Amino acid sequence: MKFLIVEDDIKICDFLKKGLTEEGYNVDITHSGDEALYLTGVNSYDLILLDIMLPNVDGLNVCKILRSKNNNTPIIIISAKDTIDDKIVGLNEGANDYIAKPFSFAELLARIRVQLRQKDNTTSTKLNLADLEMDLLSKQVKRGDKQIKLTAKEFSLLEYMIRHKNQVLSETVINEAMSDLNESNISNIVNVYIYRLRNKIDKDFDLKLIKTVRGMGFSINDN
Amino acid sequence: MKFLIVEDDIKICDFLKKGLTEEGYNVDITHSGDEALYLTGVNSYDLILLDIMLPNVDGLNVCKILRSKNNNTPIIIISAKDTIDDKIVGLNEGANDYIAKPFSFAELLARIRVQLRQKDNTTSTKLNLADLEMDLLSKQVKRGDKQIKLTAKEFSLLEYMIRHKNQVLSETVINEAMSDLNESNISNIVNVYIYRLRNKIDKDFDLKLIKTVRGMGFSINDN
DNA sequence: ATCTTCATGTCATATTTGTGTCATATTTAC
DNA sequence: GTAAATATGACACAAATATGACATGAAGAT
Repeated sequence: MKFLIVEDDIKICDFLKKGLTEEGYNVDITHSGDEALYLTGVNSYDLILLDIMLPNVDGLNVCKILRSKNNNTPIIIISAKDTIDDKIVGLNEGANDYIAKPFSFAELLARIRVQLRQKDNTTSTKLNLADLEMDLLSKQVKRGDKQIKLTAKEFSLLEYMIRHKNQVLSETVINEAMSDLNESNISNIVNVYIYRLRNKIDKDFDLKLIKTVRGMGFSINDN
Repeated sequence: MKFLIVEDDIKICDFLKKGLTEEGYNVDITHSGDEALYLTGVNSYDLILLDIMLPNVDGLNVCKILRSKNNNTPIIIISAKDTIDDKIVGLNEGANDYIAKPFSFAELLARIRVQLRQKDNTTSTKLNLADLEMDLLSKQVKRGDKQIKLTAKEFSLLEYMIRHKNQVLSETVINEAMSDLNESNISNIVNVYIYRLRNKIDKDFDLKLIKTVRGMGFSINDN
């Protein structure tokens, strides 16, 4: 596994290099966005850790440019700015995850593993579960031969659930994933969307993918 | 699992309480450092979420005092100040991790899981005892090859017992770990749940994991 | 600009089932 | 043998979840 770290703070670089090397990963380091673009052109990385604050080309731009070149290496953005806005911008530019400074190494590792795992499962732009398939680019969803029309929210709920399949997701977690609002919600919006999604993807099929785990949340799986 | 949240912002308290309760954790809440110190004296918590900015005794002091009393419950500091300095001070006072506002609930959950895991010295999201396995993410429980369906309360009782395996847990302690502060236990609710749990995880097996220690409580172990 | 469509979120109500209580049985310690 | 502790089974209710209908407003069509 070969990683690229793009980060101008030398102390953090050293810290990451040491830690990740100990974990058995192979690490390249650069301090500038320009060089990051050069390196990703000539090497094939399994993951990129990308600081937002960089001299010259900033991190978000690096991200954008890489994606426009159809490079879909997992990117985890590292940022000192810990605002939700920032996170959203980063993810919109095509980053896969986001971690704010100061962060714990254990958490970074956890996030790295998530990315590497996901890459194994999905080399394409499609997500699958049993006979359900969702194309993330064309936004089309099929179950077996049947084409299914989902609204934007339904789609993002389904995508989130499939990316976290087999996990029980609580109402709060789902709500956060769908709306990015950290407000305590007293509505049953999650229930409603689960209901709507079920009507579309489970109703006409024997194998129900969405399971209710009473008192805990919901889960999607093909058991 | 019983958590203490020390936080003066009531909205955040409500939000955390709701989310963590859904995750099967039991939470006590206090808004002041004084009371936090009192509560940690009379209760046994599995984890503390500690805001730094508090009236009277501030969070860092609470942390310091607890550690000086040899209380080594995992502490995650919540702070609006997002500086590395702040983080370092917190960690120096004996905190285990640090999360800056605004944070996402999913990230907080991840950090909580890291802390709970560290106690068991494992990187896994599963708990094991003999041939019993509980997956904390999928909420699935297996004994040998047999899949076992637990309700939310049963699950949280089992999780609590396994995390405190080999200890004799009194009815009062178990009751506190499963329900809220103010409830007095004149009922035999703990007995009932032990009974239900046994029916599901021990009944069909030779090796009984849950032991009754008459006059003292219950214990789970593989002896 | 205006109309139309439909996604979205809210609410009221129906349904399900987990939870706690209680009455009674069984076991254990002395 | 007796009392205390624990186990068991049944039951009612409250909490959790599902459902259908509706108001609103944003996005696209005209």
